[in-house]
Amino acid sequence: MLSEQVYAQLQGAIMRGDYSPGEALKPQDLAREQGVSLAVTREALVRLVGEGLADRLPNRGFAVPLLSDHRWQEIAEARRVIEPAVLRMSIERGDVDWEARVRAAHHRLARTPAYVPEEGEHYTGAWAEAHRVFHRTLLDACGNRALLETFDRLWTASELARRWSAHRDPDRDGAEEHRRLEEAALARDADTAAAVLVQHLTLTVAALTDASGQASP
Amino acid sequence: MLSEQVYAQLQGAIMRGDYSPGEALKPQDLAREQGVSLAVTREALVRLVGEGLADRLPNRGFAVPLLSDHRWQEIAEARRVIEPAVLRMSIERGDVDWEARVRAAHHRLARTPAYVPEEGEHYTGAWAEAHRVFHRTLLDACGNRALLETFDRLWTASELARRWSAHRDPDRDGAEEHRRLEEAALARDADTAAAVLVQHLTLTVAALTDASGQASP
DNA sequence: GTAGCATCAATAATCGATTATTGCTTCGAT
DNA sequence: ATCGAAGCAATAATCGATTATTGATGCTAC
Repeated sequence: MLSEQVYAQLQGAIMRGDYSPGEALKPQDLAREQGVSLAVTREALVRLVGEGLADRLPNRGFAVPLLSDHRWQEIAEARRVIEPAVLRMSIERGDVDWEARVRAAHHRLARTPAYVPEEGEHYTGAWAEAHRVFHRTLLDACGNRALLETFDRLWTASELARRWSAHRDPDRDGAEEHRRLEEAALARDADTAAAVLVQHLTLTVAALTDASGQASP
Repeated sequence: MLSEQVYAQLQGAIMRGDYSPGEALKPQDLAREQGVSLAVTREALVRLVGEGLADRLPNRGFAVPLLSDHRWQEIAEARRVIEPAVLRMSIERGDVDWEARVRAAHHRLARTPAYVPEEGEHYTGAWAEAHRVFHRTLLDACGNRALLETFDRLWTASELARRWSAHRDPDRDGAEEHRRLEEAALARDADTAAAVLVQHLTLTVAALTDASGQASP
């Protein structure tokens, strides 16, 4: 399906920061660039709006969302509310296969360089993906599709907001927090794991919104 | 915008149960019925898929979702995980205006008949809406759009699943639980409110999935 | 009688063109 | 010079028609 390809391409471009926040996404231009018809780009854009990756201004077309600092903090708070609870369920229910996948995901994350000189000031695409997979894997033994879909949605919004947050903090990748998270999860220590996760989320949002922008290990 | 109207119409029809689960949603038929072009119905259907109110079968078109009993229980579990936490925040942060809106929403819910003979075996549209507004109002003082959007999404999925659940239980409308919920919320008793909410959600899913189908006050 | 292939009708996906709306620009009046 | 209204260019929204896929039907070969 053509619209699927266009959707994937656009999603990647927006998440990668190829467009600035607020920038118009003109169906005609996109159609010409990708060599497809208006209907196809239109469908992709409508889907993007549904996922929160584009805004729709009635009769004024589509645009990359403008994320306020406030919105970013709301998303972070939502994650602090939901993810620890899901993590507890996951730790409760996970089997050996899950443990193995957590180890694998953490290993990949720890060994993937977060920043490389030539890719600008942001972390690499490979690290972003490894980061997502690690957090997703931690939760996915909860076995509840509705909760995991909620996680996916919040993660996407979170990454988009983070991409454009005022204060980028290249020194912070939370490696130590990830290590403690893996450790607590595999030890089935739900209290510690939940606490570390809350701290991780709190520090991340703090590093990206505070004027001080404190670095962390 | 035309697609908006078509979307609203379709959403209503699906939630109302005008189509059976699994039934195909043919763009051509819908376009003819509503007197619009294919592009318009197509856009509405794509949006519906995004909201989980329609399934998309690649190259086989759109259809009303088939909800398994398992899926329904997952959604209910997700609500039990998320909503009590949001309710606590709402109780913590709500002001007098919120208290007034909770009272108003509960009053409307309590005074709206849940069932009328002529509207078939299901509760009325007016009651369903009053029910949604009451639960939504309880939570909305949390002030977090991301969390409220999550609630909206889960509520929609929940109502759709409930509509087609195997065991409908016309005697159960949870009036007493709603009363206790209102009482605890206004008394700012977060622990009690959260406990009542969990019980309310648990009883609802139990009444609709158990073969026994026990009625409750 | 059955298995497998070819044909066909239904419809999903896509396209190019048309209509309607918006914000900007320009022109005129005060 | 500035404010306001009319015209204009850009583009969003919509449409009708075309192409591609699918699942079903019926035919043929064994």
